[in-house]
Amino acid sequence: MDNTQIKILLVDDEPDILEFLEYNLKKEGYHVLLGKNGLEAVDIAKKEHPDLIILDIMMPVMDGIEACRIIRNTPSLKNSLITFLTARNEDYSQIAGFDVGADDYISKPIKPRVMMSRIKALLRRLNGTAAEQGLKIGNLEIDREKYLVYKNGETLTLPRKEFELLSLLTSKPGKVFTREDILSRVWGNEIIVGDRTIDVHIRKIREKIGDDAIKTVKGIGYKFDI
Amino acid sequence: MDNTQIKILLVDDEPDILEFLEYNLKKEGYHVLLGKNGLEAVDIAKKEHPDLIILDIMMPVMDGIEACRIIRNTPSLKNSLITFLTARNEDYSQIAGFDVGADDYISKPIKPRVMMSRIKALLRRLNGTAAEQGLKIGNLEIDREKYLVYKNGETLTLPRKEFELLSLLTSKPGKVFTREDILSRVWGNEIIVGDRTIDVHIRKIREKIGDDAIKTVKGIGYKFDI
DNA sequence: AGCTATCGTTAATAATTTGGTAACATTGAA
DNA sequence: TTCAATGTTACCAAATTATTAACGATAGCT
Repeated sequence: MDNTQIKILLVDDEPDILEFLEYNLKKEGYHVLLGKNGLEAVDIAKKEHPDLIILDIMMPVMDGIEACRIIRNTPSLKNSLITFLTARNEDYSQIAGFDVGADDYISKPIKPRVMMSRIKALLRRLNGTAAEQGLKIGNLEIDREKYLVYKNGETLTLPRKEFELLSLLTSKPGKVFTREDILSRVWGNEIIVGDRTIDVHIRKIREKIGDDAIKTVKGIGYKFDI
Repeated sequence: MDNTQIKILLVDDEPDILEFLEYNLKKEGYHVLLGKNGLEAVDIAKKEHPDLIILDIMMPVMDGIEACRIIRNTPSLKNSLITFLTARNEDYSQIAGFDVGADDYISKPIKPRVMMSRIKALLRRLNGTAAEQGLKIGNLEIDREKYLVYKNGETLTLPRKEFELLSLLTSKPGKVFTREDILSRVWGNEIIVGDRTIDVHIRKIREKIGDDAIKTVKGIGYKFDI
């Protein structure tokens, strides 16, 4: 419902990376908690029950792998997702990481957009237990990994904002998303754009997938409905 | 008068912010109480038992964190929700805040519409999920999420005011809502409309869902009854 | 790096829906 | 019966959304 209710615990010993990631996550409206080693990660996680924990692997005091193992063995944290930060070719770490129950990896060097889309994809698991990849609604199929939309087999490539917006609306067909919902989840809390911007994007999406799919609920927002 | 009215205690030492928030909250029909530091917050809270307490963190005499701790340790106030007002990057405060039992955060600078939607989301916790999801009364079903009304399977879309009004009446079937109740909950306190406006809306709703569902209680108001 | 196509945003304006009111009719309780 | 309260209708104003075009930003390419 609201991005700001999603808690992300960010753990890295390098202040620069921490600050960089924190900035990007907050820009999207997430509630960010910070830790600088595995021990802190475990402590904060137990108190705060974050939705997602982003763990660097190489850290002093307690490394990410060990922290992950502990977190995975803490029943109250069984709903937290864990993703590792890892330098590019650390294959051994990757194997060890999945072994202790990580849900995903983000490779350094980190590109903010890639990271955000990975994180969003991960967080969607929290809500929709249903079809994760290749979600089908009506004659549409949405592939979040490939950033593609199929309409009766025809392949459409929507620009990023349009895709994110359509993706949001289709994530819960029938549900009305208010303009605030849309702004905070597609644009992020910090970014301020005019109200007409949403309309224009809706218009462009309708142009591509057909007019009927997205319904206007005047005074409230939009919904995707078959 | 309106015993269902929601009380919000607003605490900040900056008169400008106080006034700004008070204006926006009252416009929505909330009953607003004001305090200018943590000590006042605790005093007023104990007397008034507000539904929601909005606390600034940095305040003279007693800060918000301490006030929150005291309120959370006061059994008679266990049903009050607490949300902090916080400047953007005050991470330490945020962690400390959740620690003492805050329910949410609102970040400065405050955008009225975002704030209202957060507050409404919070207040929904009070009533549980009751009024939120597909509530069924008689042959009617009201889906707030989809903004739809089903009548024997037939799907109706009501404009916003009609939907809100019907939604209010059905939230407590049998209860008579006075015209005042209706005005303050559907229109908000600031907005002044003529006497016939409610009637006209009732008329439009009756036209759609049938004449029998909403009963007039002459001299008092309206009630929804099966 | 420079060039080019695409994307995101806004402004301006049109189209649409919703909300509110006036004016008059009807109802029902004292 | 009487008359204040409510019902009804049609109409206008206000709010909201749709559409188009233009422009700067950005990303991808050579």
